[in-house]
Amino acid sequence: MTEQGKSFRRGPRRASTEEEVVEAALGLLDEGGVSAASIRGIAARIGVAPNAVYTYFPDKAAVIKAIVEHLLGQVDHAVFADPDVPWRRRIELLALELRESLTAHPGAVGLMIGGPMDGPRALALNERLMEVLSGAGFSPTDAAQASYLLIVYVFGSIALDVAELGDVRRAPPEAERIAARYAGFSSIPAETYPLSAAAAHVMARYVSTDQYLWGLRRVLDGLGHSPTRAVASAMPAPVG
Amino acid sequence: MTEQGKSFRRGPRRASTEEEVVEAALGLLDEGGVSAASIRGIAARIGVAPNAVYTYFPDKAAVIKAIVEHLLGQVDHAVFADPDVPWRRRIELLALELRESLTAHPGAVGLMIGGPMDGPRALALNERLMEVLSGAGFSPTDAAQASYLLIVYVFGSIALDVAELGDVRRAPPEAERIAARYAGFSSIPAETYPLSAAAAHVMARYVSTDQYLWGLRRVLDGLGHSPTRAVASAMPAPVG
DNA sequence: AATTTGATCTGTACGGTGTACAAATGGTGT
DNA sequence: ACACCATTTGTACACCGTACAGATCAAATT
Repeated sequence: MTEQGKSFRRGPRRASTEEEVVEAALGLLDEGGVSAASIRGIAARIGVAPNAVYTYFPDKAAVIKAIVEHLLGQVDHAVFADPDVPWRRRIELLALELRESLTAHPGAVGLMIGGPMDGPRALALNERLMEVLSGAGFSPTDAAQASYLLIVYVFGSIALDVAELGDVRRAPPEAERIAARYAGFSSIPAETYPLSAAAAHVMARYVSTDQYLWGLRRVLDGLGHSPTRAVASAMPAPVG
Repeated sequence: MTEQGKSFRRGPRRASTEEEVVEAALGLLDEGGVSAASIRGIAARIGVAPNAVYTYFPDKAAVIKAIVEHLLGQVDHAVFADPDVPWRRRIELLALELRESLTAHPGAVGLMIGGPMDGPRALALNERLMEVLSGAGFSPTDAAQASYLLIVYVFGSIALDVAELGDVRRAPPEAERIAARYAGFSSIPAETYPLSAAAAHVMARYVSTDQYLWGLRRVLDGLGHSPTRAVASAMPAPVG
């Protein structure tokens, strides 16, 4: 439109925007995997010369950080902050939404855990988690430790999940993946791995939403919710 | 050295071995980070032409898989299988050893979770975990699910830990890292992130061994150890 | 209005990557 | 002695991230 906002810049109008770069990268990531999300590919998609991308970001690492922030930014904190929902359920909802948002772009997950998640969106996530935990009676110290435990579980689960995909652009339906895993596990030699061979039908479901929620609930069980318990475990035992 | 064993191969003697390739890659990984562990770098280190590496591995992905297997292979299962040690402590010892083995090669951790961990060594790890859990009274189904939860926690923790390092070749001492993190967290705006700002001293210790063990113990708490409990949670609730 | 300034974009280029292909090399079985 | 073939090397291709110099063009200054 004719709006131009406040542009105090000099020189010719920009041919693109930071956001357009990020979205182009995300599109390439989805269509062609990590190898397709190159600076040159991004530039071609937004219609500029490869090195023009360096007008918007200093290097590729900065583009990746922006992608990560972009994805973390589209996590809906509203459903998560509703105080009418029990706190455990709120954490489950956040965990499910994170999993959905991130596994929608499998190629981006590797980038996410490839560098530090210290952007404002990651911090906001930590803050939201601590809000819920504080409201549930956790001490500030325990809320922080529990928050990190939850983050480790959620991102660890998602990372192992998409890692198992290899370089696939899009995750196949869950039932299909589980069936493929089960077929693969049928070749486990029962002599050397008897327990694993017997549990193949469970291991095939490691990548399922059910396993994800099961593990999350065990973590929440371990965290407890009584302030007494939280205080009692505030001081971790020294490593021996 | 004059031994030649049974060599039914034809052609000139191999200039190197698969193991030598893996160790060269690991050395480069430690000295120069992931970018240094290139096919050309490996070839130069073992003294052959770059494409000679393809005699030992079909492509770079296969080299990476071999590195991962090599690292998982040097985890000592003996201390972990000692039945005189309580099962929870045995799992703690395995978790600590895994953390030590893997963070000793920070560059390799990214490779590890970059692809599926379906090699025999990973399977052996799962089998050992299930042995311990079965001995603790877990049902086969619960032992498998619990095993995966523990794997997610351990590898998720380690992944987030080394991710925070960036491209550093070697992890600095723990106290140093925590101090650096604390200094970084001092810039958190208390108006927008009050809880995080107040908990900076705890968040700085996210990367500590204490936090690692604290989280592991909460996970173990959540898993419980009574067969009754295990059976009760064998069927995960449907996702809604 | 003319000119200066500086941000933006492009063309070119460098050193790096993984790896495909053909030719040379050198033990092994016949 | 010969043929076979696994192994190694030289060369080459397409791609990568990105540094550098010059052209372009709108805003700020005069």
